[in-house]
Amino acid sequence: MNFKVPRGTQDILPSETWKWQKVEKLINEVCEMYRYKEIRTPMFEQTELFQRLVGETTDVVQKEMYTFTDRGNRSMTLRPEGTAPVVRSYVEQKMFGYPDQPVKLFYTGPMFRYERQQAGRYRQFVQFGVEAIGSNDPAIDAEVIALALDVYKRAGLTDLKLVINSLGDTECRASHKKALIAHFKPHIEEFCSDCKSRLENNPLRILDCKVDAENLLIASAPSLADYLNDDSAAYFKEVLNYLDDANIDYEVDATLVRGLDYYNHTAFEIMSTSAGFGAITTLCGGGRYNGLAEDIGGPSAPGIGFAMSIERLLLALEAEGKSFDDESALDVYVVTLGDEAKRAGIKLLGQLREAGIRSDTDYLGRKMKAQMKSADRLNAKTVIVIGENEVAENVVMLRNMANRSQEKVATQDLVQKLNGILKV
RNA sequence: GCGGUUGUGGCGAAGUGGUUAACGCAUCGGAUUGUGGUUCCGACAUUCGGGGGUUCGAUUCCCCUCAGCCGCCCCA
Repeated sequence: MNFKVPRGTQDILPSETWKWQKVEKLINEVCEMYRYKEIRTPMFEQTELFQRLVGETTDVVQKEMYTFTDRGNRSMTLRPEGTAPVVRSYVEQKMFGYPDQPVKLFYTGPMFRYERQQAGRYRQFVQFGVEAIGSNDPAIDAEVIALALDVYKRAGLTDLKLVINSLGDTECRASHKKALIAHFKPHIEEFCSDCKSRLENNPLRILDCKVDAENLLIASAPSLADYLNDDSAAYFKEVLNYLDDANIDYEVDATLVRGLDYYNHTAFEIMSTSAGFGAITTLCGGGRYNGLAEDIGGPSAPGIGFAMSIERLLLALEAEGKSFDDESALDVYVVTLGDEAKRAGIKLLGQLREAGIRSDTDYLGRKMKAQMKSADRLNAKTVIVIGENEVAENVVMLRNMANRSQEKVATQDLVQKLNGILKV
């Protein structure tokens, strides 16, 4: 019986993990610069949390959740997204009482959605996201967007597009929804089955339907923009002004509708415009979710955030033909000849590591030539050769792999000598 | 959930109804004794995702199944 990784999951191997570490480091640095602090919430939550906050009619809840019953007969779900758990924690831990407001949080970790795999889509994937809760200032919308773009830019991406829209508040969404239903209802037979069921519970998403994208009724549908009340329109304008001030390019797209129910006002996506990226180009999605905390019994705290997939960030880098510098290298490879030398070599290896020198040796009992080959392949900067002669004289042969020169060094001087060479 | 496509050694990849399944890379060993990246020589799949069927005979034909990849819906 052969075991394989579960469908839609992947092993991230050493040849790739170093890139992940780079991204994670970058994320930590950028968040520190914007004063967002890391929060770590459980990987699963009560199923109801997602049903209530993400929304019963969303694809995520209807067909993508990994839900299971635990031994206490409770329904639990592997988190499909990060905002609901963070808001749950915000309310449960009473963060609204923290002296520093708004509360600015970020997270990085695996999310789970039961989907068929394809390019850039996984059942387990890693999201980095931020949430700023407790402020209704359009400037913080712009800050959150700037942070996301900052991460991409520092990672080296250039082929990016920011798409933004306003979904308005509850009032305008309700009147717009009414108008949409009135608009589509007489002709709903022309639409796909998904859209038929969307008509009553979430007509907004008909606008986003790819199947019916060519239908003229979509183009002529009442635009959300026309239903924004004065407050919402003014808020959106302010957000755009702040983006302008920050020299951030954007494209207002009145059809941009996020897939989760909790969004209102600002909604945005960052997409890759790089050719050959595959069908899925959204790198990052986010928006404002005023009222979400209130929905689960907290105070009425406004919030905004985004989530981006690390997998897609790395895919985008690849699509743009860019990559990080791999700085991993071995300082010393210890080559030994014979049993006595091996014992001395292992002992020396311990001393080198204690001194903070990255070092390794052969554990396959191979011949010298093969050991040298390993050293070469591992990109070792230097090689230390220990044979009978060296053991007898209490010295080692220190070889510089770059210029192929070598010299005898007394064992007790080795660390100091190496430190001198390796600093260069 | 639906559609397309693929499945041969560690990786890439050819191949045919018939006794020994190309080749390339990688790996390992060797080319006189303790020294790398080049070169040369040698080794390395009782086996062609799994199961069943047709056949004297199947990796090649048929059926089922599993898995990967890609696309649709939707998203990160």
